[in-house]
This record gives sequence, structure tokens and C-alpha cells, in this order.
Amino acid sequence: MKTKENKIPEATIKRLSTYINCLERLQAENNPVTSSEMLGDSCQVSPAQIRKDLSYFGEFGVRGVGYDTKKLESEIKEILGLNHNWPTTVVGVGKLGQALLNFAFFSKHGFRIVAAFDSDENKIGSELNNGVTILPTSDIDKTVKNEKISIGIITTPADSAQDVADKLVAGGIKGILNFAPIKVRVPENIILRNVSITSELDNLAYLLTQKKR
Amino acid sequence: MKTKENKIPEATIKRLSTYINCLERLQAENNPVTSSEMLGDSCQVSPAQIRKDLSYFGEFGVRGVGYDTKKLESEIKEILGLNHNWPTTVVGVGKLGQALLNFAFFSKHGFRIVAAFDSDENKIGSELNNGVTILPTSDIDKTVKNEKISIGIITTPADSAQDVADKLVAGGIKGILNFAPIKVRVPENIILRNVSITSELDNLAYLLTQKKR
DNA sequence: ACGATGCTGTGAGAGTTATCACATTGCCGG
DNA sequence: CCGGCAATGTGATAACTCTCACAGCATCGT
Ligand SMILES: NC(=O)c1ccc[n+]([C@@H]2O[C@H](COP(=O)([O-])OP(=O)(O)OC[C@H]3O[C@@H](n4cnc5c(N)ncnc54)[C@H](O)[C@@H]3O)[C@@H](O)[C@H]2O)c1
Ligand SMILES: NC(=O)c1ccc[n+]([C@@H]2O[C@H](COP(=O)([O-])OP(=O)(O)OC[C@H]3O[C@@H](n4cnc5c(N)ncnc54)[C@H](O)[C@@H]3O)[C@@H](O)[C@H]2O)c1
Repeated sequence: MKTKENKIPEATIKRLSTYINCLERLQAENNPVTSSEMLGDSCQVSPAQIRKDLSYFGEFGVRGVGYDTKKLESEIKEILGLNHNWPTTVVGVGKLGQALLNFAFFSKHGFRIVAAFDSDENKIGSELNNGVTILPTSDIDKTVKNEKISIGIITTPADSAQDVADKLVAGGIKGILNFAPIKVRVPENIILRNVSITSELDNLAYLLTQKKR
Repeated sequence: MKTKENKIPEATIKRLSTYINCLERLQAENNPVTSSEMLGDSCQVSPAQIRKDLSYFGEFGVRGVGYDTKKLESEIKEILGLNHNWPTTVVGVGKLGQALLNFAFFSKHGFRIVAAFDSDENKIGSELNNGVTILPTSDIDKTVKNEKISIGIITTPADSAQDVADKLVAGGIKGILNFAPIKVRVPENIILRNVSITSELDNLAYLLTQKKR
């Protein structure tokens, strides 16, 4: 099958991301080859689901044998576009912003933090541990343009989020990941994803409430 | 319609959580009443979807008029079980753990942080800004039991996550929210949700890659 | 050389979730 | 008091996603 972009379920993309983690673990445990069953067991997804997910993008296994863990990991990264070394910025270097910046994940998954912004005078000018200096928000437009930043991560309070998004868009950003609990508006051609950590907790509360009944 | 627990879509629960935010904003903007259209506009969900979501749980609006924002917010919180004041603990007071602990959300949504744990000698004994003292992980079992803690949030590195989950379960925890990038295993009767922040970023990368084509 | 084996890839079908269209119902003005 | 209006609540329908079962293919043993 060809890499038809015929409508891939969003859930599939989400799972691909988790397969990467599991494949890394399997490699670390000395499994050069795995089956959809073993992988499924490792990341709690049904074997059929894994095969179906992969089938959207091509054939990556060997019938009767399974998948080369290292190769499959690399293929999935290719599919997800994690080999682009996306220039990325974080706006709002508060508690959450710092946690994200600290997170080794970025470099490992092909994101490169090239700038950080904050409105707090006390933070502006200080340096992150990767050597990036925190800039004032008035520089967002210019910096995004000059550094050709593709991805903007918003971790400011909700009432600044729209303003920050506008500035990122003005600079020519391609995609935005918004952690503030408000749905910001951006032009059609900008990719936007809102992340709601709170709704995960709310969901847990709901499930717990249900169970009692 | 009755509150049949006839199988509510998970997506519905996720949206309910966002409706709360939007309703709060609408109230702050002096709208004692709203319509499914106005609310939908505010949280980027179709009006029909909102009405359908609510219809799973009952009738909350007035035909020809709309919804009382304050009352609807309270109803949704009731549905989600956010009025239980869930005793909650965080295990792993690193960057992410601190961000979560700092987050005002907890108290506002009916979660009460009653304990925090870490394995780092330097952190044990120090106090969070809500007065909670960080305890060693060897106390998890006992403390969860004594304080009747319902919810455990795991923000340790991946290779400790399973061990931590086991300790929480041993103490009688009801639900776990796991931020570590590994699928931990827990008994059937424990509610488990894995949160993958990284997959949100991966998803964004995927969408950006697609757009280029 | 060739059949037995085992795991992938996939079409068909089941199950789930979102959208649509409108009947229903409360409100308000005259 | 009554008819027009406006927005809800919902059955029917469409779209999407997952599951199942097995055909297809590489590998291995004899
Ligand atoms: N901390 C969490 O666990 C968590 C979880 C989910 C969502 N969130 C959301 O993430 C956002 C940040 O949370 P936090 O806990 O890091 O808050 P925080 O107060 O620690 O950090 C916010 C940062 O944004 C900066 N800021 C404020 N206005 C700005 C602007 N206009 N431009 C640039 N920077 C600005 C502040 O100076 C501060 O450094 C909030 O919207 C919060 O709702 C946080
Ligand atoms: N920081 C992020 O933005 C982010 C995003 C997504 C997921 N995560 C995941 O969240 C987890 C924590 O990330 P972080 O950035 O806060 O890391 P961190 O290193 O800052 O914090 C980890 C904390 O866990 C403690 N810890 C280690 N082993 C422990 C154990 N056995 N019991 C109790 N505590 C223990 C450490 O002492 C430390 O305080 C990781 O699994 C990471 O992959 C982090």
C-alpha cells in the first residue's frame, strides 16, 4: 500500500508516538526483533491495532518473523516527521515552561529550542541551561522570523495566550502547542493543538465517581 | 432522559471538562445565560455536539432561551465528580511535579494535595508552599492508607514509575495519573490514565510534515 | 525442494461517535 | 390568553475507528 494521506485516524498518530517509546525499551532489553503481539503487550495496544496502524503507511514487517525494532522506530520517526529538527520556542518560562524546557525529550525527538520568551523583567536576560537567553515578548515577531522558528509552545497564563499566539503568527510560525486553558484562535493555515492537562484529571475524577455507583 | 451510564464517549467527558473553562469565562464576561451556539463558539465545538454531550446526562437548558452559565457549570462539575475534594498525592517532585503542585487548578477543581513523595534525600523533609512536607517513597503505602488518598500522580522517571504505581496500589489508591512515558500495569479495579505530553508534540510535528506535501 | 510454521497485512464487518434536521417546548409581546 | 419565536433535546443517518479472521508470504526443518 502507498503512503496515501487518505485520512489517518488521529488516534493512530497518537499511538505511533507511544510505539516509539516501547520500541526503545524493547531495544534496551535486547530485542532486535519484535512481533505485533510483543509490542502490543509492551504498550497495551492490541496486536491487530498495531498492524492496522502501520498498514496506513506501508509494510514494515516480515511475515512469519516480525519487526526489526530499530528499523521500525526509525520508520515511525520518519512518518511523524521527527527527523526535521524543528526550530522551537517556548513562550512563558514559568513552572510549566521550565519543566518542558528541562525535558530531555526535545532534542531526542527532533525539536530544537532556539528561543524562549517571557514578559517578566526579572526573567528577561537570564539564561536557560541550554544557553538560550530569555527575551522579551516584544521580540517574538522578529525572532520567529529571523530564526525561522516553526513551532511555538505557549505556557503563559490564559489571558495572555491569545496575544502570544497572535505575535507568533505575525512572525510566521507554522504550528502552535497551547497549554493555557483557553482555545486560542489562529488563521486556517496554522496548525494548532490545545493540550489540556486538567481534563485528564477531570476524566480521572469522573471515572472514579462512576466506579462508586 | 435518565443518567444511564449507558456508555458515554470518552471524548464527551474530555469536552465537558473544557466547557467548564468556557463557562467560567462567559460568566466573567457578564453572560448569565448562554446558548449552545455561543458556548460552542467559545470553546470551538459544534453546537449540536454540545447539546448531544449534555443530553447524555439530562436536560440542563431552557428551550428557546439557553443555559444558565453558573448553573450549568455547577451541573457539569457534579457530573464529573469535581465536588468530592479528592485527597491527592504527587510522587516525584521534579520539574514537572513542581509545576503541577504549583498549579492553582487543584484546589479549584476539587483535588486536595495531602502528600508528596520523592526518593531524593535532598528533597525529603522540605516543605511545599501549601505546607505539605515531602516524604520518602518508603512511606507511600502507609500514608496513602492513613490519609485515605484516592488519587496518585506519578511524575518520576520512567524506570521508577512501575515501582511507584505498585506502592500506591499497595496503599489502596483508587486512581492513578501517570506522566512517565511508560505504560504501567495496575490491577483491574484501579483506574489508570496515562498522559503523554510528548505525543502532543509528535502529533504537531506530524501535522506540519503533512502540510508540506 | 518443498511443505509446515508463524506472523504480517488487509478486507469485511461490528461498534462507536459525530452530524443533521426537526419536532418540541418554554418565553414574550400584544 | 394566545400565537410567533428561538433554541433545546433527540432520533435517524452518516462518518469514523476498531476488531476479527484469514489469505499471503518469508523462513526453517527435513
Ligand atoms: N503548571 C501546570 O501544571 C499546568 C498544567 C496545565 C496547564 N497549565 C497552564 O500553563 C500555563 C502556565 O502555567 P504555570 O504553572 O507555568 O504558570 P506560571 O505562573 O508559573 O508561569 C507563567 C509564566 O508566563 C509568563 N507570562 C505572563 N504573561 C506573559 C506574556 N504576556 N508573555 C510572555 N510570558 C508571560 C510569566 O512571567 C510566567 O513566567 C497556565 O496557563 C496554566 O493554566 C499549567
Ligand atoms: N518535564 C516535562 O515537561 C515532562 C513532560 C512529559 C513527561 N515527563 C515525564 O515526567 C517525568 C518527570 O519529569 P521531570 O522533568 O519532572 O523530571 P525530573 O528529573 O525533574 O524529576 C523527577 C523527580 O522524580 C524523583 N524520583 C526519581 N526516582 C524516584 C522514585 N523511585 N520515587 C520517587 N521519586 C523519584 C527525582 O528525585 C526527581 O525529583 C519523567 O518520566 C518524564 O519523562 C516530563
